[in-house]
Amino acid sequence: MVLITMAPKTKYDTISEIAKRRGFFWPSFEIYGGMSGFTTYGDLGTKLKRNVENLWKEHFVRRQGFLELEAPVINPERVFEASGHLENFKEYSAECSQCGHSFRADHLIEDKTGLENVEALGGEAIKRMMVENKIKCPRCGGQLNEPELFLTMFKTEIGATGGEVGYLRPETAQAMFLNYKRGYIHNREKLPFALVQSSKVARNEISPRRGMLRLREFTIMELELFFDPEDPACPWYDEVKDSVIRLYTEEMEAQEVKEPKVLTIKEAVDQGLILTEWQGYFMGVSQKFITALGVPEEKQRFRAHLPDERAHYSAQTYDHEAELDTWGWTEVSGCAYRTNFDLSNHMQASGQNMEVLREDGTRFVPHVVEPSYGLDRLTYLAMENNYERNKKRNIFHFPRELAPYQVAVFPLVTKDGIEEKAEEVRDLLLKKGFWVVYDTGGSIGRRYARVDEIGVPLAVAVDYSTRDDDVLTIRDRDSWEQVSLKIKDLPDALESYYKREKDFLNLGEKVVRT
RNA sequence: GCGUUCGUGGUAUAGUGGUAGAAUAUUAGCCUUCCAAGCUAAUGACCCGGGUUCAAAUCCCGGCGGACGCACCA
Repeated sequence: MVLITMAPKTKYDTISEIAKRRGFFWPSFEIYGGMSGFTTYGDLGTKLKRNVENLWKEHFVRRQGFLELEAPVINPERVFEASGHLENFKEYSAECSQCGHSFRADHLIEDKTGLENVEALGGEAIKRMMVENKIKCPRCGGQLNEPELFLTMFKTEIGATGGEVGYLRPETAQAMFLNYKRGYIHNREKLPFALVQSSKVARNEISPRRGMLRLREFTIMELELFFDPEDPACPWYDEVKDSVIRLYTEEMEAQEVKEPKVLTIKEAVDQGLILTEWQGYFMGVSQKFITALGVPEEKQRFRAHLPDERAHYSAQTYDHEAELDTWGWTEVSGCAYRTNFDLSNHMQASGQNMEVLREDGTRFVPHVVEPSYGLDRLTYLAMENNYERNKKRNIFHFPRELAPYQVAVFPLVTKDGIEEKAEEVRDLLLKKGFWVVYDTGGSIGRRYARVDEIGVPLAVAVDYSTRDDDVLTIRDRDSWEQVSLKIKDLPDALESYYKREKDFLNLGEKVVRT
């Protein structure tokens, strides 16, 4: 008997089917066979992603008065020499000639010899030590091929002929460090302040996987907060210090503790589990932000990086993780304490002074705390967490800030002057600046279903009483309730709804259909 | 990158060594006073390259892409 096992359909399969069909996102370069690690956003995805970005800026930029920045994707080699990326963004991989498994050459040498940080010795030393120590495949004992270098930054040339070597940036943070002095001046030479950038980066991943979760080109939202280590207080700390978080510390990670510590941010900072108040602040804001995307708190946690997992610049990093239906706990953000590593390196490499003068006359290089978000996976996270299959239809219950379109306008029927009236309503809303879907095709029920599937929160129906008395109805995506109001009151009603000054049932008179 | 597996209209699929069938969606018309109703018609597909064969979407090889496992994810 042959047992045929079909891979079960995952939530990711469902979401990506809708995404392709309705135009949220799909694989890039499809007509030429595709290329993994790249994704293309359609109309709905572009708008959704933009709204996620704006919501992030509401949480992390606007209220604090932090400064935005937009810098080049292509950077000259010197930047990454100074940042340590050229040294750290590569690895030597040795493949077994018998079983085909590949291993990190430097780790094999470390295991055999007990040496540490073999990677830093360079490629030639690694190749030599592989031979000298007669290192075999740890899996099958077979002969290992000579280690190959993988540089996971994209390399290019600046200038037409024999130009300078350039790299596509793998993070945006370096731009904040390069432009730190200008930011400092623009902030009227006061600390603390932050430089924020939301834009594209590229990493030449060896094998990108999992749809939107690991891309070769993606949008990153990063914030570099500069502060005086002797004056480490965060002025907004009180807003988050009592927030309860689920925490896995470095020690718990090392001991593989299963259950998280559940405690307030203040407790975690006071106990030294989180090194700085600023990290605590950003972790608290982070939890509010991810919750605002529609992810419940019990599906969020913070997990410390172990030293060997940590980036070369980091003294402490907490990942903010969210639980996905298909892939389990997934990093959505990293909050790293970068100390003065980057500014010091750039100061040394460029010869530019990055120091700040204290009132008492002492000088210091500011320390940095960096929360960093992958916007593409947040966009997917928002889709997965707001998706529902109900009454044989797909619904995205996007929070109103995220919805790609804000309101749909439907004529109940396309005769008796109803359609003309509906066009008037549509034009009014467009004039007032709303993102409007207008649809006349099929039954009204089908049109409700169509906009449910793209997460439009409100739908306006124009019927005979609209034609005769200017009274229309708004239907709520989530409850299917309806309220009625006059056309002239519609723009203000929608505006207060989208500012969260009013909830749906306060927009008009509740309609009861018998 | 290695291993397993898969690749048919926009989407999700059926199927056979003799170029494909239904669904859904879309478009047009009819109908229609609130949750994917109905009727009529139309549009639309075998991932790419090579091989075997009288004949390949089907078999074989390679590539590309996806999923899963290993490795990797600074």
